[in-house]
Amino acid sequence: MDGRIAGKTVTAADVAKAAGVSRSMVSRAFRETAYVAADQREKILRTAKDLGYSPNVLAQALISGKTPFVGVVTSGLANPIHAELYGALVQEMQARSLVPLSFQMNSGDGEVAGLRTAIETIKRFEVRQIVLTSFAVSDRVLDACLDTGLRVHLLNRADDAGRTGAVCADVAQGGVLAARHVLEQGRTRIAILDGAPGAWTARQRRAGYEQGLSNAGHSAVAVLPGDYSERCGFLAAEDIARMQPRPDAVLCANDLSACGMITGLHAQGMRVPDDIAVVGFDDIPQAAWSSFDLTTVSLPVQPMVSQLCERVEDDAPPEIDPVTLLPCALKRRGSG
Amino acid sequence: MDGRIAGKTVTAADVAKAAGVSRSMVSRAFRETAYVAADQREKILRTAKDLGYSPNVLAQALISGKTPFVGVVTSGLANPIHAELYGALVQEMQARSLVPLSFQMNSGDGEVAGLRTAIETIKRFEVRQIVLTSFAVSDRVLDACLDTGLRVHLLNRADDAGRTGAVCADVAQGGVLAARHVLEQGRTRIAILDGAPGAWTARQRRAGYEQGLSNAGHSAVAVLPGDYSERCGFLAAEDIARMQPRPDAVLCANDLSACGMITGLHAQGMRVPDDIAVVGFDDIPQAAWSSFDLTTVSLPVQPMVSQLCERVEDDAPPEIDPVTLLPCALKRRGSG
DNA sequence: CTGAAAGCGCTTACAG
DNA sequence: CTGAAAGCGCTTACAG
Repeated sequence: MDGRIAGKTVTAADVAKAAGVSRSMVSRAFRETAYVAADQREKILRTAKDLGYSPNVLAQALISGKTPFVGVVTSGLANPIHAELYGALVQEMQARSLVPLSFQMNSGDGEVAGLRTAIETIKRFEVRQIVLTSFAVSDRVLDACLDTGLRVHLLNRADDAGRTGAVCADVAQGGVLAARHVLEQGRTRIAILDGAPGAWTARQRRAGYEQGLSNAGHSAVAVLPGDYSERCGFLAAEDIARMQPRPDAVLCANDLSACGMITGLHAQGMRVPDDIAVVGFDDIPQAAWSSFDLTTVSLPVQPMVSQLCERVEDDAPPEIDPVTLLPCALKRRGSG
Repeated sequence: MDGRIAGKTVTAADVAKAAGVSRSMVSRAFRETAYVAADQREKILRTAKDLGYSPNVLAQALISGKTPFVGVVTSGLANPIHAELYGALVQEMQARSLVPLSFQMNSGDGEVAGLRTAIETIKRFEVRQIVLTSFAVSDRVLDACLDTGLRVHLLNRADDAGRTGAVCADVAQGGVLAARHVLEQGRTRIAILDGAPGAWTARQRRAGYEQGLSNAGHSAVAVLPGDYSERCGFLAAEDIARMQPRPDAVLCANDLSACGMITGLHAQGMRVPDDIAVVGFDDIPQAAWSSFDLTTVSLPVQPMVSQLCERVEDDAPPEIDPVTLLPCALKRRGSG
């Protein structure tokens, strides 16, 4: 029952002997499609179970040339949305018998060195596909992954140069939703707090906000620079408070900065949502905290990860993977 | 340079041919300890590099019986401290050429089923060690891991029955620090907000708080039930506000519940820290947010993960792994 | 110090 | 439908 016979791992040969068949038969019994007499298969599978046998994946991969491994490189798990996406991805892979080889690429000093060893490792494991998630994985990392010649998938971001496939939340569409929402509340002086410079998601979100505004003949009274951090939101609130006339709504690039914005606005003596509406993006757990009660745009996390795994599992992938955009939804809470 | 020759992977045989030596020599050149003439090794390594060769880990593992794989099972990455610990662990392993096989065990419906497939997978990869992290991984999961007969390490929690080794933050000591801190501020009516029922960390933290109080001849005016969530802290604040006389300090089981506590206290019209001090535990990123500015106890994350990896790498492990406790530190901020 | 040979555990044409 | 045989890419005694 425990996969061992006298201290050593039980192999297909052990099962074969016990079941009175050849090793080939054991191998076939485990492949659904292989021709094996039904009763034989049953007997083999049963004795395999009794002996606690399961095929050695390493040997399997070596001989068949197929690996279950998928490289997953992420960064900044400290950002709740990254953690959520990553966790959902790992869980989905697990359910599909895909095996994630995880790499944390926290940008900064060690990034390049870490990247080298990561790619080295990936190569040595015969990995054939890599998924990059989180906007914080730098373009340098993307370039390096593309250079490997492996199939690279992007999750929740796309490549501006269109060099590789991606499955993303349609954040531009989500931005339109948010903008329309504050407009419907009768807000008229709407500011935007931008996300991390250079990030695809940041550009798209901002574009969505602006589109939503212009659809109704409006435009932003200001676009404040930001970087997706709580801190930048807190600081930007001072700018908001100084503006004349004051904005009556702020569309923030993400929830983290929206949380900071709310705190900062309170510090400036402004009331949310009475004086000003605040909308975030991502729907992280903190958005639901009573201190923020943040209206936000949620990402289709589950659809994204299953769509991505779908691609990874596809045996006949297209020459070049497309960029798929999945719809976001508005999550109304108390902040606006 | 790209690890492929005419579309296929380059093997040791290719390098051997190119360098004019036998395959054995190529293999030896990559093992530091093996006898190889210095100039030979250099030549081999150089041509390997030119050809983009690196040993196939799968084959290596198969023949040598050593796997670089370490099972890592975690749960609830939505809890920032879990995400941090997990990220640090993965990063540390990466640096040490250990390969984490990650499993997300979100408790609930699928836990048992997920557990089965996880263990099945682990077995099939010839994994020999498992590290369990996060208090939220249930005892049922621990039992199942122990049943495999593999070496199981606990990170940031211990087993009450002492069945397996662990490396943890000394949260009891951290609790003492926190209690002493509020006492030094002259606080006298100190309440405790408890953590998740049954969790080792929760028990230890509470014990530390109580110890710290009793060291100075004090004791808690109340121990409120909690579950480590932001919500429970928010709710507990109502109880605090109703108490007569009101407590002037609350020692919370973790930062999440401390954040909720602060929000709840404000909602009750109490001022922090003027009316009441609030102390958390974990030092998650949110603790530093200006809305909370939470005084807390930080975990020795880096020492913990490197100590753990040390154990994993140890070729001559003790019969039974010890429980190592690493010291926590008080992080003073504005909440008390 | 170096090469030929055996073997890790498995899959997959190849003949029956 | 089934077995014998070759081979995936590597390491490691075993003889030189």
